Amino acid sequence: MLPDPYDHIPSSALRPLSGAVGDVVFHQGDPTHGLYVVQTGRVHLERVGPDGERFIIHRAQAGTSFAEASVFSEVYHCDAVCVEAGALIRIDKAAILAALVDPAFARAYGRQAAQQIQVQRQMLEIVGIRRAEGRVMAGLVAGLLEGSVIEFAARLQLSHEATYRALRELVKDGRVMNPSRGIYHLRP
Amino acid sequence: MLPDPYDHIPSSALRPLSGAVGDVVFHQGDPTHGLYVVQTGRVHLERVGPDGERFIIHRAQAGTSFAEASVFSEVYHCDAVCVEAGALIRIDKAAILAALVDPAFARAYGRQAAQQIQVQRQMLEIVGIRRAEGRVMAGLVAGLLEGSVIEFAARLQLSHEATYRALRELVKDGRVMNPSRGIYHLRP
DNA sequence: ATCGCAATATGATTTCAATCATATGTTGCC
DNA sequence: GGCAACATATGATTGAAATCATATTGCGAT
Repeated sequence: MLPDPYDHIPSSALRPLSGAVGDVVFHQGDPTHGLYVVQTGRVHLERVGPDGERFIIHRAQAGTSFAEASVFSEVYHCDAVCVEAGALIRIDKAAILAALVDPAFARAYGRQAAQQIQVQRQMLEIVGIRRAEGRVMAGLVAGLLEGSVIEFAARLQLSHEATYRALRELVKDGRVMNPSRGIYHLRP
Repeated sequence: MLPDPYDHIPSSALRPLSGAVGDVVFHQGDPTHGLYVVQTGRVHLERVGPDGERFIIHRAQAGTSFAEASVFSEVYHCDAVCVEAGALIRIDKAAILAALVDPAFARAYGRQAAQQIQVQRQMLEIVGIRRAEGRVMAGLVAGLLEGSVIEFAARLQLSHEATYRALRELVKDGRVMNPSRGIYHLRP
């Protein structure tokens, strides 16, 4: 039901919520209740700039959590806005802090966090590669091409056209196999 | 001495190491000993592609840790190569797992990890902004301009020239103040 | 004081990805 | 079977950032 470390939190600490488009889950400065898990829909975390512009800090998708750091702070430091209607579950921050006393939970939490940090570092390195060809190759090596090329392109922060072209170049250079339309994988 | 959650690990679990340029701290597939803290110098984490190309997964700088996820796995999944000579400290993975039993350590670890995840998510959003002007503005809002504009540009994955030009545009539009040469800050 | 070096700054040119356009293949559905 | 919707492709054009070039400023060392 809940993703990895949170599946052992007692259900008494969980509060299901539903969000319509535009609903504000919390405001910057609000006292923290805890973190949230997106079950369906999408939520944007935003900061407001000096001229009132909204800067997106994070896009939380179904199956992921957000505002984890709020467990360790007194107030939320950004706004959370529902951009696609869906269902959320709020997890009480006290329950997380209590669960961290359990070594099994602490270990699960640590493992999940360390792995997420590693994946994010790698993503930062990959999107930092300027040339589409190098970025696509790095993405392939990282195993980011699961599902459609369009999803792959979005992960790489590239247009799907540029991604298709880079894939073709890599195939032409013999660095990537294209056994059938839409199927690409590394030479083994 | 050691950064945030690791400063309470008993020194018996610490092993100081020195690395020269080109030294391999560990190889992909090696059994894990634990994570590392960079005290001085720089270390690259790399994966080897099918044609032997090296893909950088992460650049670890002085004052930061790397290979945290190795605490929870049996083998390293990438190479660690010293690219600037310096001193490292290896922290025994058993010591981390043992320390997680201590609720105070688990909480410190969780706080640090949650905050790092949040910062990295924000960085991914910022470098995903295509227009230099928007990226620079988002970087300013995020408080990334500490130190030189050159460092700021590197954080944003922009050339320093593009960063200077974007800053000038923002100043021209009145969105950024430039009280003196090299000093930029948001309008309050 | 002045020499050298790095940061700041900006102009000119080039490069490359985004965008726009268009076509074909694929899949699911009635 | 045929249609709609979408993924896969690729060509043409545009736009914006990288790169190259060149000053200028500021600072520390001598």
